[in-house]
Amino acid sequence: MKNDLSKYKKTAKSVRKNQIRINNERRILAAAVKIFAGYGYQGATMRKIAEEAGLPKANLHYYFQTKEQLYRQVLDGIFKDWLAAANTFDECEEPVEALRGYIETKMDLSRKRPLESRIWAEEILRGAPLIQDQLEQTLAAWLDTRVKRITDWINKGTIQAMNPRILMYMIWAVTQHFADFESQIRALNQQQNLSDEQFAEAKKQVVQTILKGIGALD
Amino acid sequence: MKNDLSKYKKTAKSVRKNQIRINNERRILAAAVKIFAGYGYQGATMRKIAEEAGLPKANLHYYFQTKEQLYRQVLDGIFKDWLAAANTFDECEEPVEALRGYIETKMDLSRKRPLESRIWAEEILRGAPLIQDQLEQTLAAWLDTRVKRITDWINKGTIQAMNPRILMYMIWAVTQHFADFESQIRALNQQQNLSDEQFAEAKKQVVQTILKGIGALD
DNA sequence: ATTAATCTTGACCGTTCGGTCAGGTTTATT
DNA sequence: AATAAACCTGACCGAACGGTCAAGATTAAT
Repeated sequence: MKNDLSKYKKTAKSVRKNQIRINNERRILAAAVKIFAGYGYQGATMRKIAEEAGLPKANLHYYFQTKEQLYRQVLDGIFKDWLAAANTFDECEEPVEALRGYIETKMDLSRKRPLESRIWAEEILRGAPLIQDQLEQTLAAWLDTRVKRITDWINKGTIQAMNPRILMYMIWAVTQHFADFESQIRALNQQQNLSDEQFAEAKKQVVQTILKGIGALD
Repeated sequence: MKNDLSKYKKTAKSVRKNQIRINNERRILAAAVKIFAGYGYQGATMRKIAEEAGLPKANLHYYFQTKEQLYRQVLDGIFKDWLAAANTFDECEEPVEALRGYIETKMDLSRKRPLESRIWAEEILRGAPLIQDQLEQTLAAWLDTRVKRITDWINKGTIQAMNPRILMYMIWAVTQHFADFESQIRALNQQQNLSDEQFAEAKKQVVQTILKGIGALD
């Protein structure tokens, strides 16, 4: 019952009290993202995460009972970003606008939060043992919605006939590659991470290639 | 000195003797591929690999001194396949032919040997701690050669202007995605792996989108 | 037939892992 | 001021890890 949060709802003061908990949980989660991304789930240790967070190991177990529970919370946060990236896609009427916005958003996410992308990738790589349900339900439903929109465009003749799912897989693959395979790209770029200019060029070329590839441009 | 192979060169009979060694090393390497792909480097244990190979754990250490050494040999095998996949690329004169051949070969590799692709992906994900040198030297040189060929096509006007490196990154990303993210694709495909027909469709669409996307078709 | 090299393996070792817990400290409530 | 709730942490635990080793079994060389 140590971590039962219901007790905090009793008084107004308890809201402020919560700050200790909220603050520490944030520190631990931030450290966990770094360590899980750098070492993988198995390679990450509670000791390393504790060091990164600047807290004793036992303190981590006070806020997160187990390593797996901590990892699950990290994954949950990533999953929300994943889904939220589709906002532009949903808000735009035309395929060029919608797809360009989505691809660019996903590219920006890979640039700004590569660690989260790598954690996601590793989880999928291992067979998605902890998030299979979310994939089969939430993500599958999410994808269905977007597939229907693309199908509409195809039926209207705005873009050429194709399998919308495969298009989405291609977009995910390419955009996340710049985060997940960053170390490979760096090794092939004179041991330098892509500069802002190089990344902007990549973003542009990715958008151009995919949009043109599905007959939405030219 | 246990694993010094030089002694086998003395006689003709020793060649046959080698069969025990060759056979066992193959069994262990095959088991290692399965376990490393399924659990990652850290998650894989010598005990699991031994079970998969049907040998006592101590026997593994007789043929491969350490877990890391076994892992390195697995990676070496994958790296060779990686490079060999470019044969069609090199043998074809025209960009459509060359790129289609390369993309299809990489897609087939993802289909037939997804485990190897996942091991590679995890190694890159972790920052390529063991193969950084190979990436910076062998793979960088390999890429330079292909970049030059693509640049020639661009200069001749056969395909539109672009950054050839980013094109290669896109090809790698998309083709390997079908192996690395297999569990995600399965979850989005009614919990079924892509059928041969579905995969053939994906292969076709990937080729079509990329070739058209760079202005090599239509 | 004898010897030497190679192969095999159960038992064992030190280390590190995730996780626990008792008891102290700080913060909030009355 | 007193009490209770929440927070903190060094020390500890059993399990599992990679790796070792001595001693026996098998195979090859003479």
